[in-house]
Amino acid sequence: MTYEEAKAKFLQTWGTLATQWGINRTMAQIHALLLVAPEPLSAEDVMEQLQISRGNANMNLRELIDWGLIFRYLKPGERREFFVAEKDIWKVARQVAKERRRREIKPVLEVLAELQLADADTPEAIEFQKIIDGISSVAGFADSALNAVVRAEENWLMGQFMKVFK
Amino acid sequence: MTYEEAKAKFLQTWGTLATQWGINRTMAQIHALLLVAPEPLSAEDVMEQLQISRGNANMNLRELIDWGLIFRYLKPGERREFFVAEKDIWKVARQVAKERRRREIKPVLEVLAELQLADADTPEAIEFQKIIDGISSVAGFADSALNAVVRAEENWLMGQFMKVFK
DNA sequence: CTGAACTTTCAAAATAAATTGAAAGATAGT
DNA sequence: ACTATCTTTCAATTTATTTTGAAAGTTCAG
Repeated sequence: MTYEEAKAKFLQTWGTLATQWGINRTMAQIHALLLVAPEPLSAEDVMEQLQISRGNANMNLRELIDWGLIFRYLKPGERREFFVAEKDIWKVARQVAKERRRREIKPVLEVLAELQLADADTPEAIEFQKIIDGISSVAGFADSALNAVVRAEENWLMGQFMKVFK
Repeated sequence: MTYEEAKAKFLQTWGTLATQWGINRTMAQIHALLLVAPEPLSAEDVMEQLQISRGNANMNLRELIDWGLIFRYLKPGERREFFVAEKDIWKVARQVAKERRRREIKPVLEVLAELQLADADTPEAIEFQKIIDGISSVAGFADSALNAVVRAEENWLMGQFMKVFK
């Protein structure tokens, strides 16, 4: 496989996978493109290489910045802005863990806490409470685990996991 | 909050959350419904309670069975089939980990292995290889972690995590 | 201040995903 | 074998998401 073929396959595969995870295909492809780009790319570059419109490129670049996965980069003497991706994949993983925790786990925990206030006075209500309690403990666990990933140094994390999960 | 209100909110919230995770809203709602149902439900019950069509109910019930999250249940003397959800939420979590590993991580690892065969003879190709290597190590880590969850007993898992990730 | 270069917005269009419901397919009792 | 009951399929429809592109907005050099 040549480099060109491999790159094309990577962009394609990453985009497809993303959709399974509830992530927009184009956003994933832009991220992949910037990940493997040796130089910062302009919006124009991204539009051209992925054959997408200006609006689409702009929207998804902004979204990636929101996620903390790419950064604006100003070339001296250039008017337009360029973009670079965080290349340290462990940092990327930690950033994703951090954002998913903030955006997804936190709201779940809040709703679960509300639901635990319901009166448990009938058999159905008691059954319901048991399920909510169970979900709460799993969600709390997920929150701790993600938080650990967020806080971890790469080597520490790998080391701990290898110890426990060999 | 009454039990009815809490249940309605749970079904609604679960369905909404699911879409963020690339899971179909109705599938999540059916799962939630069966989770909190004290008795096995028929397809008819599900259609009625969630106000969905027969085809939709059938399709998503089958999908949930594929995921190993619910089971067919035959009432003695009854012609039609009923459905029950696995109520042990830690088992559910392990089952989800198992399926996501099989369906999502495995294929990623395969593609990455292919991409690592590409020649790294130009500066771009070398950059590309570094990124692919990084992704491979993170993916391998994710695979190990999920596998650990799959194999773990609830108490063991909690214990280990509390030790490491307090 | 003006205009060129670039970025952002957003309503409309295109695409993708989920849902319906009627028809076809099973299955079991008689 | 017939029929009533229940399940599955799938083409058509509906709904949700993504993408486009032209217009508006911004910024900066001159």
